[in-house]
This record gives sequence, structure tokens and C-alpha cells, in this order.
Amino acid sequence: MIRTHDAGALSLPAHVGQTVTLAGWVANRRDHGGVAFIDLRDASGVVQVVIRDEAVAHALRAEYCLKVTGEVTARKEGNENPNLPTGAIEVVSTDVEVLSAAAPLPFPISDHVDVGEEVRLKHRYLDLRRTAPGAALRLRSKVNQAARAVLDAHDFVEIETPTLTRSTPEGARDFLVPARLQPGSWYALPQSPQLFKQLLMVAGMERYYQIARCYRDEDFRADRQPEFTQLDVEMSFVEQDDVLALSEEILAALWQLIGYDLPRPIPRITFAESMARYGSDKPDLRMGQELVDCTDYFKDTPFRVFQAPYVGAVVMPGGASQPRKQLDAWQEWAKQRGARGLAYVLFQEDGELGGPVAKNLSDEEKAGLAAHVGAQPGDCVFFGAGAVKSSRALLGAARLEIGRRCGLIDESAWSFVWVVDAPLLEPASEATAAGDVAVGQGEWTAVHHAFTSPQDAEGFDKDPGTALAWAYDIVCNGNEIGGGSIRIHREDVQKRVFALMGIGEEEAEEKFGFLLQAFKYGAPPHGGIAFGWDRICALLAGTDSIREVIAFPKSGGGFDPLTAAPAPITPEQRKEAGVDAVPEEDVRADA
RNA sequence: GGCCCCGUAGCGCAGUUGGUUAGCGCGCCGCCCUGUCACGGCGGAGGCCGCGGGUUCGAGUCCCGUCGGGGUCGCCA
Repeated sequence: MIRTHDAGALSLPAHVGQTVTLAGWVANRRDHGGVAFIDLRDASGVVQVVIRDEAVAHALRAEYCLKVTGEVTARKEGNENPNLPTGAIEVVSTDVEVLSAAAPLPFPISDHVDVGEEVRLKHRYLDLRRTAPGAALRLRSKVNQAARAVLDAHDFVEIETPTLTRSTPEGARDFLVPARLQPGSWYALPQSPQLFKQLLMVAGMERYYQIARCYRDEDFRADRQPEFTQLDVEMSFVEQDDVLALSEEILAALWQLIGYDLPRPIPRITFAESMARYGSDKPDLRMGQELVDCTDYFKDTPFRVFQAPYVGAVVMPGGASQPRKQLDAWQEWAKQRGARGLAYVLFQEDGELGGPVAKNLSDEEKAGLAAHVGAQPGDCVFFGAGAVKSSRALLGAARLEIGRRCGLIDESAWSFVWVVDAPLLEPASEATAAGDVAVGQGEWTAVHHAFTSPQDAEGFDKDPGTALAWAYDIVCNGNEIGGGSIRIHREDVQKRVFALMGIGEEEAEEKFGFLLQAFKYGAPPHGGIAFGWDRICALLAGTDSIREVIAFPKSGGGFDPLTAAPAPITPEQRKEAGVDAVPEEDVRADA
């Protein structure tokens, strides 16, 4: 090694008097003419280097890479820097060698300066020299290790699955890769290792895991990347409780890394209850303001708008004093979400009911309203009326917005909850408007995925809309950080599920015949879970964006600001790749 | 794909009802400085105001288009 010590590890009195050689970067330079001070930074931290040779010091610049030899000395009283872990000592240099000079920087490598994300990502290798960005990646490494330790202790086998695979009918659009040796045929990058991990169960591996890269070609969001990472887990001969218990052990180990003792067992809520109380399948339990069902309360209402299949309410504490402009802004907010508006009633301090809706209500309704929805004088109550699903979704979103605006969310809290008993199927018309996304052409489509086991394997197809699945999501502070299910291992059950989804035998055979084939040879009952690794790391790192915990993230539109990928290819590459090959059987399709 | 916001010096930003030479802080370059620690002092360089059109005597400013970025809804089993 070029160095003998790590800069951040030097301390009083352990190293005082020792001659050390350090290697690192110039984080800061303070040149006083006769004496100069360099903050030398390496991966371990920062230490002050004293340079008395003005000729040497003068030429140094920010982010020069140096080798420094000198003696560790205690700083004189009054000269200590309590803000620095190594602030009690300094290294008086006898030799300074410039290992590598640095050009003027595109942005300061300083923890005190805000830099735009675009320029940070373009020079991510410089961004990562800064404390917080570097720490986020180091934390992620610890997160990986902690999960592996738990899984290894339970005899899990870490197995890599292909990233060049077959396009399978899952939810999202596939990234495609042309196959040079079979022009016209394409690989797909996996959206998840779902099918492979099930095959590994058939293979008798019994306990599999993988920190797996997944690829989905969808539009991006703040919390979405075209390539992302899951901790993918699958186990044989298990029931739901087994998967949940293991998952809790993993999560506890992860949160231990940041000093949080995760109370176990993690509470559970059913999907139905979550939708009813929070208007969401990923409820944020760090705040109250639960939805109040008012459908019965308004069952004889004279107010047309409330003569609906569902009426619900959510209370905004102190909201009655909002200026008209703000209340109008709520309407805009609701419209942007595709709602007609957001009905509201203001409970004035004097007991009067304000707002445009109040005059439409009967005296009896007005009299009992505060008690029914749990409103205090001075509160505002928002109502959603109409179809159950969309109304609850609107109120659920309003609840979170209220939480943000009124500061009701305890930002220091960790709230974990399992959402269990999800429906097996949902009507295909609700699932999507885009025909190429829904699996099959049936009346129903899978909520989780097509291999999820119904809880009632015998009777689920009698009333598919109410059938529950052995499917579960783990939610942390309103974020879905993982989800999984017990899978179908019985051929007859799988066929009946496919039938409901309108997937005929031929189609099933074509799309995942290899899986169905495998299941003919003594498939064990199995189930598993996949964790959204990027989001979990972001939560642990205390950042809103998963980009912060990805070494080289993409920006909007899937663009990599650093490499400028994606990029055009040469005509030769194009020809060789067979991108333009037209499959013989499918010449008609040029759309 | 819809809607909202932002593109001004290397970075972060200001720029009035459209008005003459586009500013500020940091950084950068030069000089000075022997105890600083986000050191300090003096001086200097650095701008196709994202791009293209339009309105106007005159556009960083107003209008249209376009590209890039961010957010949000759709979408994401």
C-alpha cells in the first residue's frame, strides 16, 4: 500500500509521535504564506496536514490526489477543531507528493453547497466523493451484507438467474435485446426473476435468494428507474406465516444498521381494511385521519352528489380557517387526480356549518355530522362520493396531503405493516385500458401475478371477484417495500386461474410452457417475496430519492447523464444485430 | 400520453411595467499573508440569457414551437 494509515483513523494520543504516510485528496486548502493547511480526505475521513514549505503548498489545488508523509502531532491548545473527529491532532508533513493533479471542478466537492442533480449525475464520480452520497453507497453495501447474513444463517442458496431471457407476459413492458444468431428473435431483460425462482424450487433448491437486477420499460418517476434491484427470495414447503417471519428477521437486521429495533411481529392489516380505512393498499400509519365511511349516514340524503354507491370523509384539523383560495386549490388538486372536485364542509368555531355543500344537507344530517366524522369546531371535512374504489383513492390521497400540509406525520417514526389477504383477481376493465398489458383476454386479471395461490383452492372460481389470495405486501411509512405470495403448485388450480384470465391452453403453453412443464414433475408447494432494495436503502439512508442509493442512476427518460446512454449505433452494428429482420411468419406486422 | 414548474458565467441564484453597459455569492486565475479549519486581503478573467421562430423602435423579460431537467396523473402483475 502507498499509505501506512487511514487519515480518519488517526487519533490522540494513539498515533502522536508516529511518522505516517497518508494518501488521499485535497478537500480544502488554507494557505497563509509561510504555513499552509490541507484537509486531506480519504475514504476513512479527513485530517489536517501542515505544510511549511510554501513552494509545495502553493501549487496544490482542490482535489489533487496526494501522498503525504509526516509526523502526527497533538495540536496546540486552542488550535483543536472539535468539528473534526481527528481535530485533536494534525500531520506535520515532511514530504508531499502529487500523485495526480485535478482540473478545476465542475462543482465544489463540499458538503455545504447545494448542487443540481443533473450536474451531480454527470460527474457522479465526483459527487460520490462528498460525504452524504458516498455514505449512501457504503450503507447499501452494509444492507446487502446484513440480508445475506440472515439468509445464510437459514441455509439459503444465493443463485444468479439469467438477464438475457424470454419475454413473458408480466405487467410491464419488456426491454428487448436483438439475438444476432437468430435475426428476428429477441431476448427480453427480466422484469423480475419470478419464473426462474419458481423453477429453482422445482429443482429442489428449497431456499433461494438473489440480489437481482430487474428491468421494466415504463415511464419514470422519482422513485422509479428502468433498472432496479430486488432482494428476491423463494422457499419451498412454506406457508404465508413462514415467509412473513423470515422477512421480519431480514428487515429487523436492516433497520438494526441504523440503530432501530424493529418491534416484531409486524402488525397485519387486511387489504380490504386498508382500503376502507386509508384508501390505499400501502397505508402510512404514522398519522391518523382515517377515512370515515358515510355511505349509510347519507343513505336518505337530499344531496344528489351524495346519492352514491360510496360516500366517505376525511377530517382536516383546523381546516375551517383556510382562505377561499386554498379551498379552491384543493378543488384543483382533486381535478388533477381525475376527480370532479372535492366536496367539503367547514365546521366553524361557532358551531355553524360552512362551505357550499352544507346548504344541501338536511338539518338532521348537519346535526350529527361532526360526531359521525369525528370533527371538532375549526375543522374542515372533505368528502368523496361515487364509485367505491376511486372515491377511496381520492380520500386516501387527500389524507396524505392533509398530513403533509398540517405536519401530522411523525418524520422520526418507523411504521411497518403487512397488508394481507389481497384479492386474487380484479376485473380486467379496471386493471388497464391498454390491451397489450393485461394478461389474457378474460374478464379477470391477476392482482399480484398469475401464479398466486388462491386461499380457497376449491371454490375460488365460484365468485372470482371476492376470492382472496395468499399474497402479502410489506409497507413502511406508506411505501410498499416488498411483496410476495404463496404460489400455485397444482396443475388444475393453475389451469382454472388461467381460464378466468382468459388464457387458453395454447397461449399458456406458448408463454410459459416451460414453467408448466416443470410443474408436472413433483413441484413442491412454495412461496416467496421480493423486496424493493433501492427504496429500502433510500429509507435507511434517510433520502427521498432512490437515485441517491444507486451508484450511477438514470435521469428522466432513461438517460444516463454520465455515459450519455442510450446512444445511436452504427449501420454495421445495426445490420449485425438483426434489428430490422422481419420474421417470416409475421411479415404482415409492421406496426 | 395529460397537466404544473424550471433552463441566465464552472456551481447556486437575482434580474422591476419590455429600455440602453445582464448582476450577486461561491468557485477559477494572479499577487499577498506563519495557526487556519467553509481562513483572510487586493486585483482579474469568465455570458449565443437552452434552441428556433414571432410581436416590438427595442426581448433575458411577452407569444408560439422545440429540446433538456424536475414534479404529478395515466402506466408500473
